[in-house]
Amino acid sequence: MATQPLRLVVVDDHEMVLEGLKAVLARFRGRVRVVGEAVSADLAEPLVATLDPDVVLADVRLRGSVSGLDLCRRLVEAKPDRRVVLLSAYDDEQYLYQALRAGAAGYLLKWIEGATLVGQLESAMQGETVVDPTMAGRAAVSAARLQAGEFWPGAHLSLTQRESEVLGYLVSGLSNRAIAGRLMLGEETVKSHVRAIFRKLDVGDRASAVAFALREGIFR
Amino acid sequence: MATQPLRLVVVDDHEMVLEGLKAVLARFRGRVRVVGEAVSADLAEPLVATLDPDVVLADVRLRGSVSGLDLCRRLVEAKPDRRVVLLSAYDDEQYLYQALRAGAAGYLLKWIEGATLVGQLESAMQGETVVDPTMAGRAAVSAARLQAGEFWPGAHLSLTQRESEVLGYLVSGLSNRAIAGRLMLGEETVKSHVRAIFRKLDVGDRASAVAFALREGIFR
DNA sequence: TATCTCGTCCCCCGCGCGGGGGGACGGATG
DNA sequence: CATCCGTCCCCCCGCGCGGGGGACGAGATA
Repeated sequence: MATQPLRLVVVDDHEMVLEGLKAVLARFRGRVRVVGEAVSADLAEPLVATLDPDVVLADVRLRGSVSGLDLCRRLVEAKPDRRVVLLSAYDDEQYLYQALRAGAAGYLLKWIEGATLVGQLESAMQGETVVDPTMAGRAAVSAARLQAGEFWPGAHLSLTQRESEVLGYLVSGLSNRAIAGRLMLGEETVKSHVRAIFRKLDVGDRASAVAFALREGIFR
Repeated sequence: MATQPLRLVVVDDHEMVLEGLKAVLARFRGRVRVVGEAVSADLAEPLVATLDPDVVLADVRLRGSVSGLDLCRRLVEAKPDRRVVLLSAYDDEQYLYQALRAGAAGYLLKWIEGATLVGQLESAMQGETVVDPTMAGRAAVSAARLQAGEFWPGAHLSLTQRESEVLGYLVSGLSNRAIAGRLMLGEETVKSHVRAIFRKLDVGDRASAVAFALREGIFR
């Protein structure tokens, strides 16, 4: 049963990856057609609005102020049934969940094979939520633990704006007092924020918080 | 003056990037020819040995035990005039210097444009050491500071085996006492190592050390 | 031989950090 | 209305961390 090829818009700030995607997808011409491409979130938004593709495939890390995650949020907000599949270099569970909470229709890894990618995109178009095969197993285990009522740190990732800001300074290696100086706050206030961050990230010290932030790709 | 096209071997574990490179380079068919490709360092080594290309273009981060940096070291060790250009996603100075110390003929960033890439590869073949244009400025500043005799942390990156091990545990967020337990050492010994790490990395606390390690890609 | 680095371990000291408590205010949400 | 949450500030306290010093043996290098 030959249907129309899936209309796809790809978003990536790396020419390399963009070309790579197109080269890989060209091998599946009958099933996928790249109808548009963008190198930044700002360019992607109007493009998606006018082209209205079946699926948007975007890198989670776009240079510039707007990340792929933000782009996903905006696109879904503009059109709730918009299918956005995020492409990432990190096989990290927390990142995956951030993507899904942002309304993504899927989270795939960059070293996915062409045939698998096409299949996942088709599934995403049909309303399925796709997760990279190499991560599906771990995600299932986590879900099982969740249903069993176990504590799950990732669920508490809702850092407030202020807390994210403070976390940024933690990553920079600043002391509480130094952060207070930069933010024009009392040192005790900063300590409150830091404690809140530790609780939400389920860590016990700054070093672990920094490790978490950098691994999740929240900063840098 | 039309010369023979540059014979290139590309090494990257991401199908995406590999295809992207080939697609981009295909636009410069007369100047560059991809004569071989490999998806891992292990496969790349014999390939380079048999094909003996003008230039090897390899990702610094290859999955598996052997990184692109290691691959570079081995290739240069096997043939000292081997031209290996490393491709990285990180515009970090320290990483650049690691690459050059590993004997790389160049360090380019993945978001480089096709035309620039080809030019740089040609320069690398002719014996030049090429650095991504966006990093060249910063590198020059550092070099100037070096000549002025200023202290420079990057030069002291030679962590001993034990220190690297301890740094790994710092990234994991362990306390000095906990590290001592895992390594079967006294706490004071661990503190000595930690102090040495701080000196060499030019940081003042664990959080900054973790940030440094993760940003350099030393761990994870 | 002497010298050096590395790894191990010890002393002292000050202070920043992390954890516990509490409370005030404004805005959103019910 | 009452309730929650984010923001901000304060108290106390213990201990781990960071910085200084030095000692000793093993092994490599000159």
